[in-house]
Amino acid sequence: METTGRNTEQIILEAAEQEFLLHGFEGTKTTDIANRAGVNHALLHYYYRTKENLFNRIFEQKMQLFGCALVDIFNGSTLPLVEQIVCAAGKHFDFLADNPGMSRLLLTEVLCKPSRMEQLMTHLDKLKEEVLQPMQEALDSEADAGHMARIDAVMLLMNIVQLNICAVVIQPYVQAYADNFGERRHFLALRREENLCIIRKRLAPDSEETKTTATPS
Amino acid sequence: METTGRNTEQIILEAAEQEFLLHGFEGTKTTDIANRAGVNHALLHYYYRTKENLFNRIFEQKMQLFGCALVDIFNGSTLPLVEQIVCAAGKHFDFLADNPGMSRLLLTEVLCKPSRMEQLMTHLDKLKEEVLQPMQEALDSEADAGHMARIDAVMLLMNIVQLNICAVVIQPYVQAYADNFGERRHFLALRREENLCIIRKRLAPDSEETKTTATPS
DNA sequence: GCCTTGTTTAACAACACTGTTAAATACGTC
DNA sequence: GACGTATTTAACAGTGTTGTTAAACAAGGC
Repeated sequence: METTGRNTEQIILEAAEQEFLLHGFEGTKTTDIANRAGVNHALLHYYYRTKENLFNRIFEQKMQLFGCALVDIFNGSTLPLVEQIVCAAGKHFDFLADNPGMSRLLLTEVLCKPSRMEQLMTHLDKLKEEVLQPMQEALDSEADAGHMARIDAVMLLMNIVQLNICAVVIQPYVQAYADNFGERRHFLALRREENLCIIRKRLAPDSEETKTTATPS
Repeated sequence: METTGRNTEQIILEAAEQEFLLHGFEGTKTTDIANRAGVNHALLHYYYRTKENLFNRIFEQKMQLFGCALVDIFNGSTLPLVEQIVCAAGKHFDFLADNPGMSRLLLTEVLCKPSRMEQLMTHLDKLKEEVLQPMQEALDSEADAGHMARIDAVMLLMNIVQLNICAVVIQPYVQAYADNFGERRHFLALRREENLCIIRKRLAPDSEETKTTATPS
């Protein structure tokens, strides 16, 4: 019975994933997971002793997914810098839109339990070295040449991630509020354009009137 | 004993507010509230029968605060439209920065319990009539005149609220991650400038290259 | 001195959820 | 057919939290 054995272990894990994505850690009950997996609730503890165990596996995986996507997407190509960044922001949006549950889970869990934020931080260390530092240099040299507006790399990344995550997470609510956006895909497509438009315009060289910059001291 | 009576009732309410702001609904225990208020835990139930009662009072008040601030701040002045909007966005930022607990609570509670979102919606109905509709007309006429880029009012408001809320809520985490922003007030000041810069540039008339617009069908 | 109201104490009922356990059952393998 | 592993059943212990209750106490107003 090895085949079925490994199967149900997987089935439980996937059921747990879906429950946690929908209701968060506190909101899901182990019995619900068992029900969704179609197994007895005693079997959960037989495989993964505790609820925490189960959750940590899921959460860890999601954090890794999130962190790696950032690193992968924002790691340079040969395009001009602005286009490179806008393109990356678009890919990032698509990635989040394909994993709305992940965004929700990360956001809510991390906001409710600060300790989880520290956990997430460590997954973003690669980002700091591999993406942020080289990006800052590139940004500065482009700004020096007058090809784009000056901006701090952390602020830029905040802008992109904030806009993208929020868009995906609050989409259902905005659509319930303003009924004139059609179906989900349509709204998300519009929102994607809006976000990229914002980023592109933010990066465009300063005209005379719009000269404002925020950089750390 | 009327004076002291009304006092402790208030004291309990304030203690509850602080606990809820810090830990959310699920995260706070009634005994913690009692402890913070310096009264016996039986007294909570004597005044406000249930935890839900207590929470709803707080939450209702916060939603109202949030909704009214939006309406007040974004209700027109005599400035040119773009300046009017940027100025309002700045005031909105300041309001959130002064009430970081409120932003956190609204965000987390509303994300975890969709029913609360519906509750929040009703508090934003005024906004729809009094702000969004007139704003859309003003935006369109300015865009027609070529004085600013075309934009949907809902998208614009989303942009502002998202950027401002996120900035305030994730500030402690970003500061823990990137250590080069100095103290909280300094970071928030920078972030405020960044947000206003984004909005201003988004609203600036389209130059030739950056021509992208998102409007509902 | 007595009544009312506010407050404390301490114990307890009710409930929901997590995790454990022992015995029974199913099933593939040898 | 015997054995071992996977799985179910069903009951239960433990825990944490909410909400209730009865009795006593404090203190001001009459």
